[in-house]
Amino acid sequence: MPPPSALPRARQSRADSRLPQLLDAAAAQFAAKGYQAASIRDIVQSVGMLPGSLYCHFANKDELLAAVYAEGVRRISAAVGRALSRHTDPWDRLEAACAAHLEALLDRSAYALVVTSVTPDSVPALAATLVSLRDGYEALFVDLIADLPLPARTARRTLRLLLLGALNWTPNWYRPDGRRTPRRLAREFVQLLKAPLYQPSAHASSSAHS
Amino acid sequence: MPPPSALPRARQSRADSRLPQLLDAAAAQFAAKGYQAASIRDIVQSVGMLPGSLYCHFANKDELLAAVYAEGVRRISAAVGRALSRHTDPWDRLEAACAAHLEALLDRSAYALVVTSVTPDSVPALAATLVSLRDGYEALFVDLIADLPLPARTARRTLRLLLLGALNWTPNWYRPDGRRTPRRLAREFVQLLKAPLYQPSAHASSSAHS
Amino acid sequence: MPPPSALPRARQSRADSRLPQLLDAAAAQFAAKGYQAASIRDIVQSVGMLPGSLYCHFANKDELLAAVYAEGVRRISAAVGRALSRHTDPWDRLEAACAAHLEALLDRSAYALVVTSVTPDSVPALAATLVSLRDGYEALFVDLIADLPLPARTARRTLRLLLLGALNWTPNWYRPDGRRTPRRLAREFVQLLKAPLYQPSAHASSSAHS
Amino acid sequence: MPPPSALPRARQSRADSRLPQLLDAAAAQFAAKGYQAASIRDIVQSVGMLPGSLYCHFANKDELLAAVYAEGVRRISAAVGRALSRHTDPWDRLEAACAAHLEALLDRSAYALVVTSVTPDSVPALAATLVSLRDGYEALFVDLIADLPLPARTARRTLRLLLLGALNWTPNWYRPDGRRTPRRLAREFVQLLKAPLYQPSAHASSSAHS
DNA sequence: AATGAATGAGACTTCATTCAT
DNA sequence: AATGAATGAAGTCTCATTCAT
Repeated sequence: MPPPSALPRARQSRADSRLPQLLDAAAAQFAAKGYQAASIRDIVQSVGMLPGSLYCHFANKDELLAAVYAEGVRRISAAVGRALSRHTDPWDRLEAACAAHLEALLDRSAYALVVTSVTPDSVPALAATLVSLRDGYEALFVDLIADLPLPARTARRTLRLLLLGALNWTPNWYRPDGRRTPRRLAREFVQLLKAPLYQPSAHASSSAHS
Repeated sequence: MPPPSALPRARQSRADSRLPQLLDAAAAQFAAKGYQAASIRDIVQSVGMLPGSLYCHFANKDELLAAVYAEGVRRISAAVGRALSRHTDPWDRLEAACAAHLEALLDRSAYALVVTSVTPDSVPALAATLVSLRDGYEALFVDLIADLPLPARTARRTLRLLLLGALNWTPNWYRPDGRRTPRRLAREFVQLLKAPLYQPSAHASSSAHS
Repeated sequence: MPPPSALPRARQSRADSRLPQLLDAAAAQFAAKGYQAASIRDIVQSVGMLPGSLYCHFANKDELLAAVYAEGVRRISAAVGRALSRHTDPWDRLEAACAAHLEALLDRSAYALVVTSVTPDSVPALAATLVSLRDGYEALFVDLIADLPLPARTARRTLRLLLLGALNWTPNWYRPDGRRTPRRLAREFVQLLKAPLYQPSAHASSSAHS
Repeated sequence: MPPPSALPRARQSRADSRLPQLLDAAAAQFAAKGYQAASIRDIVQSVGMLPGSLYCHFANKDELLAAVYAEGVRRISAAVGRALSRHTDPWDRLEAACAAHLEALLDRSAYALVVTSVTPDSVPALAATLVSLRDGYEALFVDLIADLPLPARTARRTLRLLLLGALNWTPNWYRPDGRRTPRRLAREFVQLLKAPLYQPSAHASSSAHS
């Protein structure tokens, strides 16, 4: 049922700018080709605009990337935040965060992918901004790992870098596949860290291969 | 037999070919800016040549990348190979491989970095070639992990992807620092996988943080 | 009749029209950068408007220039007119005119500068208009020089072109400086010309500079 | 008689680049439209090149202007120098210099015109360079005027600025015309100044015009 | 092996201007 | 009177590449 009087018409007609589509298109192109190789022509064309029109919304290509990157961080943060709210056990929370992170990276729109695939160094003018955005997000994992009940002397920082590196690298090899979902991959990653791999007893090791 | 008095002209004219410098320069630029953003101008300029001269050595920019990439894989493979030859224990061998991998990535010239920082997808015409080069190298890790004495049912492929992902991601955050050497980082990574992180006993966990 | 209690809305809305500021800004930009290089963006921005809003006041950039130019001629004419009204001796009147001309050019707002710095040829569509505006003003000097008691056969037109050229060129080298005021400069220019031409008696002329 | 064997063929084919034509075309366009309004497209098109080809010869548009401006100064300096070498009397030398200056400005190619029509301020990045080039040329007039036998206390600097201003402004009004040649104009300008300043005897000066 | 002038395409960006609101 | 999104053309400049020398 439509609202009795379509009041926000005027406001909406201003609001329905193509800016969101523009961001989407930019995210897609940046993720697919990288920042440099994605041309403004290609980006705007996919939303039916002309190159010059981009500059109504962004001062230049760099700022467009900054906006996409920020949105990417926002989305992945939100997804991880939502996932965390459903768990209390520290290890479960870590696994849920990994799963949400991987889902954002592997399943969804291109925003999250931009965050991991665009190296800040490759855009000197933005490097500081992008690094700070990414650090803001990764602070979340600092907390998650701080909450883990780990053996004394565990190198928590290294653990975080190990885990995030593994997660962020997945787009380099992951191919969608019914069996190996992002969620299951996250479970496996965390499981490998949780469980002891080292087996002092020799025969156990040999039996593993047999 | 060459004339005794002859200056080593012929040999020298081979030796002082600027092709190696060209490759070095290309590696440096590709690693620093990415394939697209590194211009042929920049590359040749840093060895004192002119753009057209590049084409005496390579048919085009793609082939230049292919050569750098191949050399990168060759170097990192050789380094890892040398490191492996000094160990027999499976875990030691894995750690040595990781250390050599990280050293190549973080310490040395830019060749290895090109291998991890240039996404094959970003150069469609070369994608297959590059992927196959990288796979050839990573096969080494398949073997190393196959040799590990692991508990039954361990997801060895996932373990490999976890570890290589973590290693390959390091250039995104690593900053040279006397204390945290690549070698030590490799040790910590492997240690985190070897040892059990999960602690069934509740108090142990809480005491870790208290 | 407007309601007595009405705030002076109507009058104010006229008064606070930003048209005068717009003209000022345009004069400043045209004078500083030239007609072509001064962008509408820059002009409107300095009065807090948006580019589209300019077209509420002027049909296009050319008409904006025409308005500024006309105002420039009007101001300099008025200034010279005021100065003339204070003198009766022909040479004094010429010097006063030169002083007013130079003051408008060197001291004041940018309007007068637009008149001398924007070459009519650089705006073909307006060339005729601008030339005619400038000629209107320069006619004043035709009269001033016609009134001078000069030796027979003096090339009065050439004298005018010499003098106006020298005056109009001053912005190319003049730098504000306490000692060399526009007024003093006008005096010096006229003196250099007057000495020979002014002829109450022969020795006066030669002694004028000694 | 042609050389028996056209040896410098090879050398010439390198030397016959279109750089001179490029400079000529740039001078023409800059003089006709001003620096900003003259587009690179127009300039190169008039010598049958493509826009990108310009950058084989000049790093950017500014450097092209710098080259044209420098050549303009060189040409006008050379012309004035040649003219000076034919006279010894100070006033004759000044008049000859003015004639050569005006001829370069009004008759010939566009180079000289660029020097007077492109305001250094309009190209901030080049302002210092252009001003210094122009000052180098105008130093010539400093000397010429220093050599004039003038009444004591004559403001020689002002005299120079008056004269050069008048000369440089001529392109704003001069229209080629059989009777009023640049040479004759120079004579009239100098005459207007000379009469009073020139002083073999006091009555001669007053009688000169009668 | 190397040069340097030239190409042709395409890059990002700015411009004056329009128009529904 | 003013906005702001959009246009379409044009701007300068860079790119990988070619080729006669």
